[in-house]
Amino acid sequence: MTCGTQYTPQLHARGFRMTPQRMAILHILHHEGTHLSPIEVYARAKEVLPGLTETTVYRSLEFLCENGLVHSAPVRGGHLVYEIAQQDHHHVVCRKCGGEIQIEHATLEKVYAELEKFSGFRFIDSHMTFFGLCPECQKLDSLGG
Amino acid sequence: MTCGTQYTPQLHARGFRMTPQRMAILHILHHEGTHLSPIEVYARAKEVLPGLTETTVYRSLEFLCENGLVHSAPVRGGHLVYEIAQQDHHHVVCRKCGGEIQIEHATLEKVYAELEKFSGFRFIDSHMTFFGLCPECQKLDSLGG
DNA sequence: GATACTATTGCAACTTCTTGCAATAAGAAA
DNA sequence: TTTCTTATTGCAAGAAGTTGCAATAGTATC
Repeated sequence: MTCGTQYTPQLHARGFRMTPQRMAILHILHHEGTHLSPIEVYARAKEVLPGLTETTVYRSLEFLCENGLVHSAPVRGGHLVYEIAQQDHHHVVCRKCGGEIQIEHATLEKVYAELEKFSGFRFIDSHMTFFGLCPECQKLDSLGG
Repeated sequence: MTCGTQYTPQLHARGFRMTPQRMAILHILHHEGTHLSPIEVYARAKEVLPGLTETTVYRSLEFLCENGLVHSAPVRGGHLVYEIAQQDHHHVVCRKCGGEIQIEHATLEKVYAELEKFSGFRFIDSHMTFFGLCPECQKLDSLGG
């Protein structure tokens, strides 16, 4: 339960504190590899820190997100899931079966450049979730109707 | 309160029904121009249909969305807002001030083509919300820190 | 190591969103 | 216009997510 420690300097550098709650959440996301819902994070973190509340989990996830240690992504239905911050990437999720693949940001770099040029906005999120129909479900669609 | 009527054929064509509840919701979104949260839709629709429940609003919005009469978009925090379906477009929202602009889908068509080619997915949503920093807030950032 | 400052947590109450099921009503057919 | 089918709604209970505030506990300083 020490892998959260590596994130401490990033928080201290901004004047924030590392706490057992944040450590536990980071630890869980770090080892999970994929994204988890706040409820899932809560369930797992509570095993380590029985006193932990949902409030704290929600607030911590948002906090860690704002500080770049964690990424959030919307899933179908408009809820957020969280994963440990990694190299920029995007998700493409199947509207039908929920299957999911990752797309490296480099693939869409040009698009983003264009978007920034066109809009005047900058630092546009390089961690998006797109919804579509996966190859498998396309087949089923053309068969079944 | 008849502007919802124009949407009736689209539902009938798919074997669904037009109801006062759906009519009211479509009417509200049609005249609003921008997107509304489910709660906002509920508040306004309830004035017209006092018996209306939140359940129905949530379900209707999702239903209208699935049938293409309405578009949903995630806002910061991962909640969904809804607007009447228009020509495909995207939103770019400022992470800081909440300011928002629209981008025509045509602008990003190439990106999408690439995304489909790369992923094998198709019919990828042509109504996305990107988050970034608007020109105004970029200025403030470089001044204030 | 003790003290002080204040970021952070937990509590409690609340709002928003979801689900199953019985009752209702839209629209097709007679 | 009446009857019938079943899509749709409202109810009720519950899950998920939010907010304000007092108590707690990191950490910088002495």
